[in-house]
This record gives sequence, structure tokens and C-alpha cells, in this order.
Amino acid sequence: MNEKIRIYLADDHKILRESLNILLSQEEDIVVAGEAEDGLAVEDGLRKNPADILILDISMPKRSGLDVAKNMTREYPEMKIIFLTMHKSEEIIAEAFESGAKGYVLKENALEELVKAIHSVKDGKVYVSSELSQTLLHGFLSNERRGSDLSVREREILKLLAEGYSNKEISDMLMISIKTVETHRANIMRKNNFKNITELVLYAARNHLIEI
Amino acid sequence: MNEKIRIYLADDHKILRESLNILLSQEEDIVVAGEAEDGLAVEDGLRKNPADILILDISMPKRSGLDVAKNMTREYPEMKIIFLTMHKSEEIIAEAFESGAKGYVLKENALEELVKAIHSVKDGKVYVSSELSQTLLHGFLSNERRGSDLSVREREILKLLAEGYSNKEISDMLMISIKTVETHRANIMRKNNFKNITELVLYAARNHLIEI
DNA sequence: TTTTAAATAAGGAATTTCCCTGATAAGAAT
DNA sequence: ATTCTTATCAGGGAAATTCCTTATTTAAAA
Repeated sequence: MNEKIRIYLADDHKILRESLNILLSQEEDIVVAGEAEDGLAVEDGLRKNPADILILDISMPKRSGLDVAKNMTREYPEMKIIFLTMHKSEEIIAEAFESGAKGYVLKENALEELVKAIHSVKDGKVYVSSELSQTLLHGFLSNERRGSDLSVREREILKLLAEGYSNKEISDMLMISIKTVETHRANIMRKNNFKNITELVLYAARNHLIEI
Repeated sequence: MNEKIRIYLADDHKILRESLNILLSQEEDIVVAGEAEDGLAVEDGLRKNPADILILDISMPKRSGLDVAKNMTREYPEMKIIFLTMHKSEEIIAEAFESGAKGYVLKENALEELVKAIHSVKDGKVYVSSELSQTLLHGFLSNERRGSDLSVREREILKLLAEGYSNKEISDMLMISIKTVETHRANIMRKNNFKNITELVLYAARNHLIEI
């Protein structure tokens, strides 16, 4: 028999990690090479002990899975990354694949989907769980996902706004006029069709620009 | 041998439900009697097919685990409820026990903790995972958790604010003066030490008063 | 029965948002 | 080379909102 597929599991919920470890290990061609519970630990663990496939959650302490994916894709381009997460938004799925992922499975999917994803990406294919086909199609057809492409400065200000800073505080922090902050803010609101600051905060929360 | 403990699993992540089902079933005194993926399905499932212990997530579609717990405690007082969730905030833990739970285990805990919790509550004891002792102690010492006890009206308005409605819109919805809404809002801000609306939204999001 | 708290409301000052206009600099397109 | 676009910066002025204080009524609690 060939070498087994070496899997690395990254998720802050130990109960899930542990369960997946036990159950994936029962597959004859899979072995779990390591586990980690936060973004930094994943990176450290993989540097000491590389794997074939990284199964990665997005919401993790210390460093988000999306950042981990970016870093690990750069350092270990041959390693395949499968996101295993609850997030279904177009923005996050797009960012996941842009950060180098090869697979995307939802936690609401069956375990079997994850096993399928492992075998697919192992064979060099891309795997997206079928529940997401509608989302993908919508993004494909509308091309509207990228409607919310903010400039670097706007994104910076969006984040500060969502963290609760006032225009005044932001203008002090960035050493620009409050009027400039107002303009950026208005552009952010317009580009995203936010009706008020609350929608902005919810957007930032949903897209993990801020921790909640 | 005695009757096995009948467990009902409620979590919107199938991958976790499935894994727990397989692994808990390997315990000699446990049998999984049913599963559900949203709050309404849990209640329907239990009414058709009661269980000894309900293992319950909080964030679920259609009806939150907290509401499910309240309803099921009323309908089936003899059934024990263990929350299995990621939430560590004092408010949520308090609400969980007030809604009738007997156990509280974090998803970041080991599977073994869940098994221990099952056996504890089966024996009529209360089980709280040890990671939470600090949180419990803090709440116990400070008694400050209840500092944020808002009136029914205030909570209603907090929710609407967090959903993005303006004072004006709320005053129209509730058919009260905008000035009254302003007063309620000011009281909400004061009682919770919110510095701005963004903190209010984040509070509501963290405490699952709104869906994010 | 006195006290406390919730829900309602308003006046007026202070602050912020909203809408429009416009300058400058950098980069892309032609 | 020159047009075009876009990001960043900024201000004026009107409109809207928030902030702070005070006040009445009603219901519950001590």
C-alpha cells in the first residue's frame, strides 16, 4: 500500500478535533499527523512537522484561518488546504480560495463530505461542498461580490469604525482631518449600501474584520 | 445491565453531530436516541421521542438553544439538558442555567468532559466544565453580571437598535415618542457602559440577541 | 405607606451625519 | 504625451441625532 495521507487538524474546538482525529484515523489511507487549537500553533506545528493536507477552521484565536492559509500557502505551496468552517458568505469563500485553499467544506455537511474533499484535493482537484453551489453561482453571475472592494485606506477606516472609534478618534489616530474621515466613511457606506453604522458593524463582524 | 442513557443531540453542524453520535455510541451505557439540526426540529423530535439527556448547542437556526431549553424544561422537567457550546460569557452561562440546564460543556473541552457531564447529570448532579470556574467565580464575587439587567422595554429597544433601526424608526414601530426612545437608549447605554452604538451592536452580537 | 423603578416625554445644547464641491497625486489607458 | 480614473485629502452648511437634564404617571416592593 501507498503512503497514507498525512492530515493536520486546526480548530479551536477540541471536542471536534478529537472526534475528527478518531474518525479520520479509521480511514485506511489517512493518518492524522497533528492538531492545533489556534492560528499561531498551526503555523508552528506545521513548520516542525509538515503535512499533506491542512484542515483549517476560520474562527480561531490568535490568528485567523484565512491568515494562516495565506502564510502556509507561501511557505509550503505543495501542502493542500481544506477549510472546514461554518461560514457561507461569498466574501469569505472568495477570500478562502484567494488565500490558496483547495477545498471548502461546511461544518453542517456530513463527515463523508470531508473525506471526499480530502481525496479530491489529494488528487489535485478542487473540492467545494455542494451546498455552496448556489452561493458560487450567484457570485459568478452577479460579479457583485467584488462590488464591495474598498481601498486600503477605506478598509482600515471600516475596521476602526467597527471597533467603535468615532470619526474624531480616527482622525486623531490617522492624523487626518475629521472631514477626510467623513468622506471615507461616506464612501464606505455608499460602496456597501450600508444604511447606518450598525450595518457596517454587522458586516465587519460577519466578515471577520473584527473579533466578536 | 441497566437501561442505557438515551441521548438526544442538537447542533447545526452535522459533522459534529455525526462524530459525537459515533463516539458516544461506543460508550457502553449510552445510546443516541436522536439528532436535530435546528431549534424547532429538536422540540418536535423530543415530543415524538423523548430522551434522558439533551445535548444542546446555543447557536442554531430557527430557534436558539436557550429558547429550546426553556420550552423543554417546562414540558419535560425530568429530562436533563447539557449545553455544548462555544460561548463563555457570564450572561450566556447564567441564562443557560436559568433556562433549566444541568450541565455546561465548552466545545473547546475534550470529549471526555462531555462524557463526564453526561454521567454527572444522569446522577442528578450539576456539571460545569472546569475552564469556566474562573468565570463563575467572577460572577459570584462581583454580582455584577446582573448589572446589565435591562427592563423588558429596554431589551426590546436594544435589540432593535442592534438590528440597525434608528430612534425615529423605533418610535414609529412602537408608537412612542422619539424622545422616549432616546431616554431608553440613554439608559441602555448607561447601564451597560456603552460608549457608542457600535459597542451596543457588538454586545448584542456577542450575546446572541441578534443573528450575525 | 413610603420608596423604588419603569415607561413615558420634552427642551436645548452639542455633536455628527449628510450632501455637495473640489484639489492633488499616482497610475492606467490610449 | 495626454487623457481618464481613482485614492486621498478637505471644507461649507443644512439636517439629523445624540447628550444631558428634568418631570409625570403608574406599578410594584418593602
